[in-house]
Amino acid sequence: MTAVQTDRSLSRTSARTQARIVEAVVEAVAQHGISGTTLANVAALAEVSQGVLIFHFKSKEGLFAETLRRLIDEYQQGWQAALTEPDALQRIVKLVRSDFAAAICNRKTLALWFAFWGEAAAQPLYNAICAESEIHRYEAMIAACRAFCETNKGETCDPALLAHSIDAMTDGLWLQMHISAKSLSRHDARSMAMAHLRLLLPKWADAIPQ
Amino acid sequence: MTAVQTDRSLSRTSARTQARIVEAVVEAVAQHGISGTTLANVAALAEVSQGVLIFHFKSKEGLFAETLRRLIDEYQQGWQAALTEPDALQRIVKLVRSDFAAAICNRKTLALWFAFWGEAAAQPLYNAICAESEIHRYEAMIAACRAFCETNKGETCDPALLAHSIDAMTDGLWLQMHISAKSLSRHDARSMAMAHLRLLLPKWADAIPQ
DNA sequence: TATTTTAAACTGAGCGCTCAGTCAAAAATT
DNA sequence: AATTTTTGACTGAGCGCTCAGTTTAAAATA
Repeated sequence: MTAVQTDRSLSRTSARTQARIVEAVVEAVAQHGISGTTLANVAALAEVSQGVLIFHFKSKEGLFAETLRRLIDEYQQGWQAALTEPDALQRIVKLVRSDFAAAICNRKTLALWFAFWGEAAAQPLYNAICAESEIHRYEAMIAACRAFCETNKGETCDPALLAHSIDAMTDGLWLQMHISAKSLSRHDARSMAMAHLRLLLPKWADAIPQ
Repeated sequence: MTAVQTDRSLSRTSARTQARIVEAVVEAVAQHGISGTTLANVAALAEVSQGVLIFHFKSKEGLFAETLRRLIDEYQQGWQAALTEPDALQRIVKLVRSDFAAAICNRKTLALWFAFWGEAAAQPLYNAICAESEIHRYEAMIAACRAFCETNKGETCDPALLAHSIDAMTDGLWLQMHISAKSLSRHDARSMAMAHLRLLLPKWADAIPQ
């Protein structure tokens, strides 16, 4: 039996099959929603038998949890790349822009995020996984904001308020991209996020890209 | 057979039962999520038999659709009260504040919104119902913004951008209230929405309440 | 007003079906 | 040869929904 967790002894074929299955879950959720996603349609999309899903992930819940973990991992890899930026303001800019990267900010991925958020209120497991990732991301943002505020002592600058406002705007743009009839493109959304940053930090507006 | 639609000839007992059933759906979704909500647990919460659910709403999907329609109706009644305000800026303020009213902005109701949004990507019916309500609301907001921009011709003022930015911030605050570990209260969220408005309209900051 | 008639509202057992998960055997990999 | 991986038929639980029948309430009649 192969463990679901990051297991170093995972063979190459097994890893590939698991990746294919998780990809099938993403597709299934995009097509049918979480409540319409069954082992049968995931197996069909992955072109494997139902048995193999349970063999690799133990249960349907385990399969969903692993899918959520990989979704979060991919998201984290995106924003953590921004942390190498030495300048605090540019680090904030990069953190925000990472939320609108093509790999993160597309129809299928957003559908997955909102599917899990929709269930998270009732499913403590999903809630816990989401909450942990959210904390990490928020701490990175507030650290950047704190560093930024320190670089201009003259100004009144509340890092927590700044971070909250930035994150709220990003989340709101995600929601609009997800549900909006007037389909908001990720480029437009990113522009609005940047415009919001310029409003928050008018003195540094010139240093914030379009 | 009693029709589901707003039927003037709906008897008092029937109306009361239907309301009780819809209330049970809200509770069931909050407790188990959409995918965990069954006719059996809704019937148990409403203290009626399963048969009566189908009698009144035809199908499980019909029951969910009616619940969504009532959710939207209640939301609309909230924000449409703001339209009586003659002053454009104060109308914008009231529209925003209506999103943070206790009846709209509470754990159970937010959970319901996000449950439907999570499924909407895959369920054309929910998507259509949500989209229609969203259009109405957006048009009210952009009309208010347009009226506001006209009252101060000297300034550069883009009503569409203004409306989008305001709605995005509200949506983002809703999302944070729903998923956030650091539970954001609706009063704090409302304060942030007002702060965002003051940023957008610095010249009129004094006219925007805390 | 008291009684009968009719329709609406509701019940709960149960049907057909799909679901998540099992298992013995086969195939592929090491 | 031993182990891992995959198959696919299978199971029992639980699902949405039906329906024959009962109760309640409203309308019609006397």
